[in-house]
Amino acid sequence: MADKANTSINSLISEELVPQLADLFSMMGDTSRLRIILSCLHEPISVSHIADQLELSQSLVSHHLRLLKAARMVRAERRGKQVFYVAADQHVQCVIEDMAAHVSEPHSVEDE
Amino acid sequence: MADKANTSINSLISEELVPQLADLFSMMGDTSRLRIILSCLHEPISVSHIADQLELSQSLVSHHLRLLKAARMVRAERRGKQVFYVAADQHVQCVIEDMAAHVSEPHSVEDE
DNA sequence: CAAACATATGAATATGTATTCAAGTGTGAG
DNA sequence: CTCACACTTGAATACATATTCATATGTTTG
Repeated sequence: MADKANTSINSLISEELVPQLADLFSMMGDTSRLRIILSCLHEPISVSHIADQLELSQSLVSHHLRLLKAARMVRAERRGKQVFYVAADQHVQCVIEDMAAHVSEPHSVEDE
Repeated sequence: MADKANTSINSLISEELVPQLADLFSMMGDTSRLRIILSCLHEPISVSHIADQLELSQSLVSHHLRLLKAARMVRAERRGKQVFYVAADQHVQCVIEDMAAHVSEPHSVEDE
C-alpha cells in the first residue's frame, strides 16, 4: 500500500471492489430491471408472472433475469415447467430503501 | 387503484418513483462516477483534486459532476477559483455500504 | 485590463446496451 | 412419441452514454 497516491479511507474500504459495486448498481439502473427486482423481492415469482404483472415481453424479462442472476442479485428455482426467481438476499432491499430515503430527503431550493 | 393488475406492496411503496430510483442507481453504475462519489463522500473536495486523485481528466470529472449534481447526489460550493463538491446526504453512503455488504454475502457454489 | 488558473461546456466519436423477433431447449400431459 | 407450455438464447437494431478534444466561462492577481 505504498506506491499509491490515494490513501484515503474510502479507497481502503472499497477501491478494490468499485467495479463490482458499479456493476450491481447499473443492474438496478434500468427501469425494467428495477421493476423486475421489486417483483421478486419478497417471494419467488415465475417469469411469466413477472412479464404479465409488468407488461413486458417474456423474452425481455428472461434476458434481464439472466443478467440479474449472473450478478447474483436473484436466484432461480425450477418448479415443474415454470422457473421462479427471488432476490438473493435482504441487502438488495436495504439498498432500495436507502435510495428511496435519499429521494425523499428535503433539498434546498437553491441547488438545481 | 382499481384498473391496475399490479396491487402488490412493492408497487404501493415505489412503483411511482421507480424511474427516479433507476436514474440514481445508474448514476452509481459507472466506475468513474462511483469513484468520484466516493471521493467527495465525507468532505468537500475540489474538481482538480478529484481528477488528480483518480487520474481522470478534469473535463471528464466535470462532466460527471454535472450529472451527479443534476441528480442531487452532490452539492457544489465555490471557494475562490475552485469549486468543491460533497455528497448531498448520508443516504448515499448507506446505499454504498449496503451494496458492499451484499457483495460480501456468502453464496452457495451451485448458483452460477 | 491582461494573464493565469480552475472549471464548465459542446461537439464528435466510440462503445455499450435495452429491446424485439425468431428460433431453440426443457418439461409435463395425453 | 407428440403436443403444448414455459422459458431461454442469439442475432439484429436502435438508442444511450462515457470519453476526448477544443473552446468557453468565471475568478483571482498584478
